[in-house]
Amino acid sequence: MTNKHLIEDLSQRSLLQQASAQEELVEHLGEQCRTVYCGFDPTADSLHIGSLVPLLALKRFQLAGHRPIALAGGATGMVGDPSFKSKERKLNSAEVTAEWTAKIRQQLERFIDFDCGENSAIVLNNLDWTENVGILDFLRDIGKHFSVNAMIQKESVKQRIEREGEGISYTEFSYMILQAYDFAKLNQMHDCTLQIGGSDQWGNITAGIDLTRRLNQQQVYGLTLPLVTKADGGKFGKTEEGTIWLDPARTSVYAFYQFWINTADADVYTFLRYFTFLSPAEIEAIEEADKAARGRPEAQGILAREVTRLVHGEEGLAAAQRISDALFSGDISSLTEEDFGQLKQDGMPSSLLEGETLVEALVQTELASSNKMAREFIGNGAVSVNGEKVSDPAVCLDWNQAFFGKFFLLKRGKKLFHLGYRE
RNA sequence: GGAGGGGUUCCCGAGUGGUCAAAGGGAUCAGACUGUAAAUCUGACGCGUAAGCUUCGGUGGUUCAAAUCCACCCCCCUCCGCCA
Repeated sequence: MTNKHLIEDLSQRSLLQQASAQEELVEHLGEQCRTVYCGFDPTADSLHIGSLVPLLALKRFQLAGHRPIALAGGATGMVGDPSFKSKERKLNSAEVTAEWTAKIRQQLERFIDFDCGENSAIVLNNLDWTENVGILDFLRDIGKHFSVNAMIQKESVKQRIEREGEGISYTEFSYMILQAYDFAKLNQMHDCTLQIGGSDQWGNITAGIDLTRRLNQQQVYGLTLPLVTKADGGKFGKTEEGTIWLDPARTSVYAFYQFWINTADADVYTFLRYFTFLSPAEIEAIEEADKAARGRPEAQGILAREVTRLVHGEEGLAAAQRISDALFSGDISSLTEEDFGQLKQDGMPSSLLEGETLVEALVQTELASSNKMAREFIGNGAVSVNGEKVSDPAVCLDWNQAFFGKFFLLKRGKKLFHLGYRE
């Protein structure tokens, strides 16, 4: 029932960064339904697209017949993972962490199947088995198994230990132990035998493997996925507007869809492998076809559709496409009054206009950062109102010209739109 | 504790009394080209329609005039000593 080619598939997708005892692991996974876990710490009230790789990996394991456990880090989130972080981070209050954990948990639940027989998913919160552990028990029963000598050798904390002027608190240094304890505990309670995570988690994962062996006399495994990077060296998952979140309240479905549409050619096939369930063969076919066409590639559109559907569902995708089509086809005049209302609903950036002039409107909608910039954009021919290019910086907005008397579609540059309206 | 180096506009980094809103590079943004690409070229890149205003770690001071000089303070780095 389990798919023996899972690891091979991951490898073809370049999703295998590190694995412990890989051959043994392949055999282990091939034998029967195994339980695999991945943790997500509540560092915000939403996951962002960086978490998508491990999250989808859990799903890949489920599709291959294994049982996924998505772990919300209600406990680990209280402490803060120092792995490869250059600075000590400030702690959030227990209330905030609890609130965020609940939200993360809800998001996790949408990605995996809870009703598919023996490999139905489980979502857990590690606070459940850590909050009542006494400090003395913890030090004696768990701490005893850790060698500080080994802990400080881990690459993930090395720079914090060696770097002058920084340093690491005992709190963050203990993170590894806490995460290791999760693994051992999940092994005990749910027969979990594999932990996956981003490659920055390798140190924590191996710590868990060691602890489980010592505590439970069980051999368990670890596997890491690559951290997503862009070919041009830029940070993945950020735009000038900030992080791309999974929560549509933080990143609209439209902005989400556009993020993927704008993927560079140099990255798009890699991202198809990372972020979709299209088979490597299909992706290769897309790449071949794009190459042969020598025009606009299909890949970005496919990527955007697949990922948007995964994260925001069929409806979210439809909304994102509706907005994108209206804006980029240039055929705005065909939109009805309801359509405009819908654009707002669907996450089209919009705001109530109060000023008189176009310059004021641009600043108010944040399409321009200052009057000066607004004037420059207008002068450059970078601004259009309701599809008409405007080049006179002095123009006022005439509401008689507005769509349905209340909507102005403002555009700055080639792909930045904003809906200005009045009540 | 001693000796030295340094903190400049988003980042790197020049600038040591006026010609400095501050070289150069990167990032970013706009225009052309295009595929809502890439590369390239052009332009912008503190705020202000402008006169002008506010910036060069902080606070005071010298001066007609300071990022540039002086005093004190804060922070970072390197080396030596101390702890051993």
